[in-house]
Amino acid sequence: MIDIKFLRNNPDIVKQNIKNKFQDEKLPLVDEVIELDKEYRDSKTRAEYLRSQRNKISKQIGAFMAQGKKDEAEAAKAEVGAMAKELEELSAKEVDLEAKIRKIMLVIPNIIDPSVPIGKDDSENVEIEKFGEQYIPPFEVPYHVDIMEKLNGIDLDAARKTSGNGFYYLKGNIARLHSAILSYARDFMIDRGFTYFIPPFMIRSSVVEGVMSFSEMENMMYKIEGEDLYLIGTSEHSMIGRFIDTIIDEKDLPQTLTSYSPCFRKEVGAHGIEERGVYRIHQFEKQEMIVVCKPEDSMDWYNKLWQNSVDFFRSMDIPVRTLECCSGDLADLKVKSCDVEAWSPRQQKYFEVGSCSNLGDAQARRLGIRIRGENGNYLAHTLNNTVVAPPRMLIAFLENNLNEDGSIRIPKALRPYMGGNEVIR
RNA sequence: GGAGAGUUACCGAAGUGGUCGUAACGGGGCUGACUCGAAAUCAGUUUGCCGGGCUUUCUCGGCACAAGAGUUCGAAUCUCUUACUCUCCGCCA
Repeated sequence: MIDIKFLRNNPDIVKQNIKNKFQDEKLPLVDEVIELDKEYRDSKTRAEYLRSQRNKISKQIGAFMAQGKKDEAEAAKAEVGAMAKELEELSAKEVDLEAKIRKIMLVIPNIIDPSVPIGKDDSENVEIEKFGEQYIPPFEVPYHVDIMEKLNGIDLDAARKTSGNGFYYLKGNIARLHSAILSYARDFMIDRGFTYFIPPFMIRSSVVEGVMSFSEMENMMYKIEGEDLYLIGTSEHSMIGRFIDTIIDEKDLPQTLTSYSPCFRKEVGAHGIEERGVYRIHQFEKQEMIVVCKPEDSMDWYNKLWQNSVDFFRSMDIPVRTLECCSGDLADLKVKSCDVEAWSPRQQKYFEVGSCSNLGDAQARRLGIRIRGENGNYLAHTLNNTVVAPPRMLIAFLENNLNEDGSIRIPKALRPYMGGNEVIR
């Protein structure tokens, strides 16, 4: 959500930005919202004038009543009554226009960073940098479910029976590995100065509406029947939700938080859950990072955040690359974003394991997240990034650490969380 | 889940239809005085959002007393809905 004052003063920049994102159908909205904004401010000015008159006269009525001047009081009441109808109409108009303006402002995309490559969709995303050799073992790498089954580590049949497609039972060492990775990720981020959080796993509709668009909500969120609660799709929802309508002291910034949560997603829409395995599922767990900082610091934090993910994967010998989202693939709220992708020796390509985003002040404007500064209050910048999200991440882990006999090497960093074992078989 | 009490500024808290919203009173913070310095004391100051004018700190107005709706010329105050907090009871890892 961008500042309407900015849009008012720079309609051409906003339009060019829409073109850069290949959303030309939204171009007319810019002039439309300028028109509505003008109308809104005009009727607001008039309504506020009427209110100030009413307040003044009402005070006089009080004074008349106190002095027992009944006739004067009645005359003043009639005066207010005369403007009541116009004020009522203007108030309704104000509310209506405000809602219309907000609705449009919510779909006008955030101004992207000049460094963002221009492109139509995800096929035009740009590789930034590779980290680690693209490892190809001298034997065939089985499908990840087969690797897990051979280690007696997964039961998808039972999960389909109890819960349906898109769920899993992890067992034995694979389940332990799953927990070990999350525990390691937690400590990894704590060591880098982040504060560990376990947030609510359900949030109210008012928070859901704040943190995502209606279509995202329809496609992602599970609703609890008979309650005003939704299962979170990522801990970012509850972590950013806690800052709604708050003012943070400048001295308390930056807020660098790392949160654990299970994530629940309907995965309705383009992809759906067709694939066998644990790549796209209704339930997974994730260690996340959230940063709330001053505007001038957000690009530095953006670079630190994706670097954290890269370092984390490299510490487990998994080759990764960073892939920058092009303008057309960038969500409307984001200024800049990149995916961290892990190397799959089986498919001999990279696949997404995390996503790092700088939302600028757009999320903060939408949610009222402000900073108390020496010269007044201003909007914060917000960022988020994945540390790790198993079980999808296990695909990369197992494929890259597989031995020919089907056993799995445990990288040094993870051994303390795996009972000291160097290998699982 | 049942019964009762509550939600006002940075904190505590007064206000129960008008001259009571920067909002009594107490505390905290900040500024200044006293002091070699500190403490104590004294004085001043301390909400946020929106719109207009002026555009460097300026100024006028509107809105906000948990959130939303209603009654009224006028609502912190009366009515309804929702959320949360506390006390007691019940249930529970």
